[in-house]
Amino acid sequence: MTANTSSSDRPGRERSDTERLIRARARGLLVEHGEKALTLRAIAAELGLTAPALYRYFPSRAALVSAVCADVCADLAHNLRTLIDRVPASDPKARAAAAFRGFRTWALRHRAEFALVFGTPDEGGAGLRDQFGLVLMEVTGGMLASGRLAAAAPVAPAAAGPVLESLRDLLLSGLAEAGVPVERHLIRPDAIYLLLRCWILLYGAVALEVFEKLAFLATDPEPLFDALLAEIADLLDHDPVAGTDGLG
Amino acid sequence: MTANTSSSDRPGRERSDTERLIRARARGLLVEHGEKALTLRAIAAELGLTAPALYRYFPSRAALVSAVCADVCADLAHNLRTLIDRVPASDPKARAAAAFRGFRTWALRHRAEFALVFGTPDEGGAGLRDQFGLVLMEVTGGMLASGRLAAAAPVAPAAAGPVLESLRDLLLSGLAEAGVPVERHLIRPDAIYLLLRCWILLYGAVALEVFEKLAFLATDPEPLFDALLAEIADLLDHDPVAGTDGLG
DNA sequence: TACGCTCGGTGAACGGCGTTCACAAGAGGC
DNA sequence: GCCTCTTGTGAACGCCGTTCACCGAGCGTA
Repeated sequence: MTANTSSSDRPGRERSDTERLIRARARGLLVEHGEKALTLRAIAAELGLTAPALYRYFPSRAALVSAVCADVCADLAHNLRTLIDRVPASDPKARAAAAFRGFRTWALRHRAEFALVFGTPDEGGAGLRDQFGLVLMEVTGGMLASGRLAAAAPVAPAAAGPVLESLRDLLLSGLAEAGVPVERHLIRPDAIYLLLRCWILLYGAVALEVFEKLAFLATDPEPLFDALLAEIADLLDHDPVAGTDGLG
Repeated sequence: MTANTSSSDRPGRERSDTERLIRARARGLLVEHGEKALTLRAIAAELGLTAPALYRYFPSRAALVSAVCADVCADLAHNLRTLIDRVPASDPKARAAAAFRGFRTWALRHRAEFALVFGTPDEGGAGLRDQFGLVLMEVTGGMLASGRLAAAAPVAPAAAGPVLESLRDLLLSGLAEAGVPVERHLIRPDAIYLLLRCWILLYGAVALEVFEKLAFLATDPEPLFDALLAEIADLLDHDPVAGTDGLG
């Protein structure tokens, strides 16, 4: 076929490069001037192009935004992973705390990106490997695998069994993809539930803060966040429970 | 001074009526066709008007949307309050459970409204009495006052003191406004922390579900929510602690 | 009664948005 | 040298929020 990349042998070079460039410039615009500045004309101008040219790479603005979301998400996951790796694997509790605190810090420093990724239903049709799932899997999965996080769920969640099984399968396949195969039984549903619950609490606190829904408190919510973190750390402090009550 | 309402004696009649009508129709549009259908022209057409007429009532679209948010919020609070009042005041644990479950049900049935109110920073400048604060105060405050919720915080949050003090003052003044004066010492910081924490967890779970960020689980997240609720109920089940460790 | 003021509403217009479309270069393959 | 496919363009469409000049109706007052 034509210039480069495209069909058969060479798996896409210059084309995917400009596509990446588009996403990068779009993200820069998002960071610098907020979501409303994320217009096709502005993005195109950033690259010396005109708006219709972008349609050669993305079928719609929503798809482009969705791709940017994926980039942001990957970046966040990478960010958290390096934060975790900076803490010795022998201290999984400290690792979890680093991840959780890092999540808040990142969110407060990247409000526009956070709002775009975590504050709206995705319209671009990225589908399964979506945002929270990605971050959760990459970070939590790595944590579970490397640290073998000792965790006792405060409540044995018998009813939530299928959800946890599903999440375990996702984590296992994700870890396998990343070249870190883990024995199935090493990831206990209790631990999965505990971490998922921690992430939900964390997300709630951070989202409320970023969306300024805690402004009515009229005080710095950081101490509140610290208290939550301390509580989580306390939960993660327990020794692993031997029994596998109800979930295999 | 023209037709009706306006300045001195009669405190606004027909004018505020049409303003209310605008908000109501706007909300209907939001519910039926989503946020992107919330355009000035569409809202005006709904009332047999043209777009510029709306500027006689709201200085901008953002202000109108903000007003709609306030309406939604008030409606949610009222909704939850009736749910609570349906449960006997002698069982505050069941009341809390009803409120929490009702919040999720409402959010899933009013996704567009939820996303608008809880998924974006408010741009209309409503300011202090904003969304989460309103709902939290109206429902939690009423619960604390009527049920005298017995609660033991799992961690005594010494560091979060000022936040809780601030929230307590807000609750007290809110209750006083509502004609339910409560003795200050009846609302213990422990209980406030516990309830705030429950709301944060709840918000996290519901927001993630509404924003479809749990879709990667590929299973119904309701059991997970139930597990969280059971855990919360367990926390609320403890008897009140006598000590007032570190917080007034 | 007639003036004048203000309020609530209009139509036209502006710039900007996402999106579509016909069309023009340019790069290989034959 | 063509033929084709890719990548980009400019013009246009319809819709958006917003502004502006204008206009009739209703009222207080002279």
